[in-house]
Amino acid sequence: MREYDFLNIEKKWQDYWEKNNTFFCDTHDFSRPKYYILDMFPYPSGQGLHVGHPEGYTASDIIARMKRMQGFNVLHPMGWDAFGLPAEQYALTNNVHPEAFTRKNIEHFKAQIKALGFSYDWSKEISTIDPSYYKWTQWIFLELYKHGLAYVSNVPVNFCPKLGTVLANEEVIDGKSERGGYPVIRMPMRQWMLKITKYADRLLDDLKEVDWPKSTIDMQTNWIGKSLGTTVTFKIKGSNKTFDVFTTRVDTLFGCTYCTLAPEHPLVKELTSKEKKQEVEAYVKKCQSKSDLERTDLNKDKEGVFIGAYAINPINNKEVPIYIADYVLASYGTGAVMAVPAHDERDYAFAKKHHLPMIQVLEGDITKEAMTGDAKHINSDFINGLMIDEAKKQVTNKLMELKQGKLTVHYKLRDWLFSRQRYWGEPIPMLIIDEKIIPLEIKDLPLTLPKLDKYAPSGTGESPLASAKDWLNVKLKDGRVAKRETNTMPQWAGSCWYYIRYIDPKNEKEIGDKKLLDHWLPVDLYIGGSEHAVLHLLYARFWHKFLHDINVVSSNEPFKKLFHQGMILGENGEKMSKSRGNVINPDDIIKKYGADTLRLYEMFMGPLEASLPWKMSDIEGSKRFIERVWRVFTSDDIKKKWSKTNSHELDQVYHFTVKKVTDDFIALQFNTAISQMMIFINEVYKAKSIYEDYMINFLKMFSCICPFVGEELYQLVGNTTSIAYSKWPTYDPSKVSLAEIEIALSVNGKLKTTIKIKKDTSEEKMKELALTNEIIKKQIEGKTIKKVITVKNKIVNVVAF
RNA sequence: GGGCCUGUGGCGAAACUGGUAGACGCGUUGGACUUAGAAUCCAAUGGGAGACCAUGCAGGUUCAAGUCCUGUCGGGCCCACCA
Repeated sequence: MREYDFLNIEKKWQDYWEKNNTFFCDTHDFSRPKYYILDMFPYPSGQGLHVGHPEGYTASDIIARMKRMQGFNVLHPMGWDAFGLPAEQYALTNNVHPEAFTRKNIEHFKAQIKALGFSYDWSKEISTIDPSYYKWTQWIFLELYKHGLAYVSNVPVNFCPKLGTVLANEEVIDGKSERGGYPVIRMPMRQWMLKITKYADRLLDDLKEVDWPKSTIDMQTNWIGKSLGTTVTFKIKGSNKTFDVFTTRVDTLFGCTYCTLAPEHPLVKELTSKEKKQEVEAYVKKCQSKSDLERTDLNKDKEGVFIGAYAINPINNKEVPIYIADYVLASYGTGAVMAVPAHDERDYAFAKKHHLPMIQVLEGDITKEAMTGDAKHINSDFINGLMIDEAKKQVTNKLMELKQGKLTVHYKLRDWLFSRQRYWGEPIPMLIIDEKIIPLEIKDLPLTLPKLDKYAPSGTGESPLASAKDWLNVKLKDGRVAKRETNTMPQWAGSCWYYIRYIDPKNEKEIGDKKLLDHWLPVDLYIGGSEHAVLHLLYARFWHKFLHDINVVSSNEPFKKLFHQGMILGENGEKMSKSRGNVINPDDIIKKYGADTLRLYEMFMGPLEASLPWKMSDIEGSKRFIERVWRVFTSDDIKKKWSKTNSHELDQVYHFTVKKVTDDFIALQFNTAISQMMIFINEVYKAKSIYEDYMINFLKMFSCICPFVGEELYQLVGNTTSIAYSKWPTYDPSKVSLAEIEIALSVNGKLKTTIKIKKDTSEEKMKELALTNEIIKKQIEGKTIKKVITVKNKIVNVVAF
């Protein structure tokens, strides 16, 4: 008997796969059905792989291997999301080039990933920092510009002084930067924006056609934040100016007692009266200096000032005072609201603080808080007595007649702030002369990053690229000198379309051969963490839809099915982190137990989507199972029992195992698939005779999870080719269950005993067997039988009192 | 405050459209093999002496509830002055 020498076995097969290019995918081969299975490519950090990476990667690898055995042409690629802040910050502190650091990390990641036995086709490898790759990222940007979807704007942005760059709304969490958790302030700056809002409706509607986790669909829906309402136009007393407000509760218009504008509202300056000027300016200034954190934190206290002007409520021509307050957001709706304190919590709080009048227009109690529910309207002229829905319609109709209102749709989604004042990103391929923008032409791409002496952001909001004088100034044909755009693209740019490039990674003429892209897209299964539920997954969908519109791709959505693996927690049940000292390094595990054990363990821990704690004693159990399988193939005692003919002893458990494993793999329920494989092996140990074909078919399924052992044992039984392209086993449905089954007999719903009967025994017969059963007879003695319920192959329940 | 998810042995967890709760694994205990141990193999393992009691808690629907409904208490994630 041979020892299970995993270190040598794993090295041997890693070399074999590499040498034989075993997992090469010929994307031009359309003769077999395609299957495109994708992992979220990693950011190659300095720490290397952590144990979370192999979880999702093993899951996708199992599916890739199964699909290959089932005859699919499987595209299973890997690459590197290599631009990003951490490399740049490391480069700053250690005074090296971020590229050198990143390349080194990529090599490390690649070696680690190969050691784990994933069946990636490395000929498709891409890296977002390669000029041959980002040439096309820049090309997409030029196309966006050409189609009016990329524009420059001087907008109030989220500026993070510590990082020295602006951040997208999506990257700001509780007024702090998503990366690093540094404070963010708002300030106006010249920035590139992408018009994602133009795609808001499609991004929302098409969520219906994808097979994604509900939570992710909910999050995106929420992020896009579509709301239907009415825009109401208020005239201003003593002026020919008007302003619009957006409301979802136009039915409460008769209860409007004042209006509130955001401090940044464009009319504020103009409308403010002389007497109020000083007070208003002071307030506006105060709001500007507040960070996002302070602004959202202040929700207990509703500050604001009267600007000395009055608006006219269009529904009843009443004059109402105009206030400014920063609880009204300039960025949402029209930046102005009609205040109905009796029926809106925020207006209620503001009115109480500033002693403003309230008019109740719906029945209910408003003495302690605003009444926001549905009720009959009062004090509301022609809508008195109506409920909300009908009242809304009537008021909107009336406003439309007056030409002072219309139905409107609003979104929370805002345009995507696309520039960063950093070095380590894709240069934006634009020239600027006299404030005019000149896009580069495709022949000038890729526009590569210049080498710099210093990568540090200036801190003033200017990109480090501004110091690359040779690179910066470009002489035009007419002799004038233009300057290059010095902002770079955000980290998300490269990851927005990488799944497209894998299909045709070396194409120098175009982003990808249309025929190939049409064949391979959309991605059939995409596995990655839920932390990308809005950011990456929303941006990628936006670009995909744009690429669809310019006829680069034909599919509507990039990722047909999406799955989020859970997080692997430390042994103490907390998130793994250096500071908590509970980090598990996969290299150590591979050294001690082998990659197969690590793969098996991570799949057996529990449901793939769950966050589960690591447990060292459990990993021993996984190794034990591999050794149990190993022994069936190598132990002299057990090999004696092997037979070339089928004694049918293992028929039922074998066929059921094939069915269960096949079904569970497709459903990504690897923990229960593994349980079933364990049951099979337990039966094999008990069996007197072991049918060889069953063991080899078992091995094929097992090899998806533990490919190194799989290959080794497959070779050991005499095969000379890789198990990766063997044929997936099938099962006989008539053999998946036993001929004799156990059913439950219960009285009044309580289990009393079980009996063995033939499978598919008629319900009448079951009833008869139950009523003649001694235990049941005793239980119902002296009682009247009310009812007998039978469920075939399951249960008989006697109802008796 | 809103949305989504979640609560089952000592532990990780199973349980299909309501139909024998706790599969499988870890741990623990016992046995076999060994000079002895490790490893391995076999067996037992929710609680209770028992009828019975058990899926966070309290109700409800049903012949039957971990599963469906209502309420309630924990835990997690996301959004959050969104008009």
